[in-house]
Amino acid sequence: MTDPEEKIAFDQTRLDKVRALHEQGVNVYPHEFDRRDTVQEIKTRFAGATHEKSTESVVTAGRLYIIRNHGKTLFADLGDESAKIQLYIRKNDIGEEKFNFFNQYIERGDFIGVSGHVFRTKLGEITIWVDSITLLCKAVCPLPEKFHGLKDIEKRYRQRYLDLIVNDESRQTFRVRSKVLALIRRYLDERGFLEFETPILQPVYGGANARPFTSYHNFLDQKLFLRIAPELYLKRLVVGGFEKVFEVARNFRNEDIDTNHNPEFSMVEIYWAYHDFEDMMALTENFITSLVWEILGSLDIMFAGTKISFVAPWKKFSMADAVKEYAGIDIFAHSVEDLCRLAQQCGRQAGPAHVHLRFSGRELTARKEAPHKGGLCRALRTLHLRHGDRKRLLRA
RNA sequence: GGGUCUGUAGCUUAGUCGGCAUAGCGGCGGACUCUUAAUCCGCAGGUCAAGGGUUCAAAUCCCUUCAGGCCCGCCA
Repeated sequence: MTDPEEKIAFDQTRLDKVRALHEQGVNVYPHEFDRRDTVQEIKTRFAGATHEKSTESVVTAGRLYIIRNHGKTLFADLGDESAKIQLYIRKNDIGEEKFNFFNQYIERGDFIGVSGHVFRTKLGEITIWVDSITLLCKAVCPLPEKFHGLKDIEKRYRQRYLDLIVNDESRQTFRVRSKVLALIRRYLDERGFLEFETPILQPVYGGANARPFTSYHNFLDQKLFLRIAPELYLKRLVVGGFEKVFEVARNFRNEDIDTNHNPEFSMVEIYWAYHDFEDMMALTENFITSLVWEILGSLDIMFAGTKISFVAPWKKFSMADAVKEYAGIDIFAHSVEDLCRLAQQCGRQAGPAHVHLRFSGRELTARKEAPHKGGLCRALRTLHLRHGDRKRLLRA
């Protein structure tokens, strides 16, 4: 989310430098640069570099992450989307004028293009021995602090671009997310599912229980809601005769925000005619397993310090059985009042409404309907995990 | 919604049983031609979140407000 009050603090000394460069006729924001190599390509191609400068030259570009100035020579780390590489710049090589220009006007955060030859320093670092520099984009905001980096959680969420600049894990998470979306679409497409874009502005919202965001259409003189789920419209497509439909849907819910809940979030909903929950469970198992395998090349992943195995077949059980296994409570052996009391003994808030809502599972289970994951988690939260290990749910 | 913790220089922070506002990074000036958070010397930089109160004296104690983190509840 973007905070409308967010003010970006331009650094005055940087703005002064931009102005000074303008006055000197230097183009601070040129339109293009003929980059011949990405940083990763250079690092791969010159993995065997020695202390001797390469005969082949390279031309690359990126953002300056740090500069180590040694007087008549300096080192800098240049990074593009693919990787980071060290630059070695000497007054003797690029000339006094260019060298002074760099010292005076180019700083951390700026984008530059460089050409040069590759070698390995005494300390073993693959480095570009630079022979020319072009300023490509002057940064007017300072980069986050070089040693501590950007750790402030609020800032990381509010200013994701900063997080992405300096935290490679975040960049990796974003890459994975993009890949997941592509793979979801490919997986379902290969199985004959069609994706549709259903209305986001809805006159009547439904498909979930949540408070909506409200908007208004001037021409229709009508209140409209941002959808809280795509369900009802996807079902209409099934009514219309499409037998396998899905949507990667952005939904909007006007509710509490925390690290796991955003007012706008994406979900995948799938509808499949002539198939029951057993088929959907099988599809889901295969679907998730395939995604994990394609992205990680493994079915065992570490999440929040816990190893999670996606190896099929997954354990499948009813909500009632889950409560029995993890909380040690047989919900069929107790009255609603007993269940409330048991929940409270475990330090959980629970009234009859909770139990009725959450444990309509009594009837659900009796009819052997699917254990809904959300329902399962809610049930276990309400009745508490006696073993105190909610993470094990992730394996279940 | 309930509980709890936090807010000090551009950033990261010390100081929190009241007594001159700390340091590192960054910035600016200077030295340095193989460094890795380079190093060394110097300088500038503060409405201690905001407002009120107690006190000779408040970053520090009290009250109110604002912003945020974490835990619980709820939703995905």
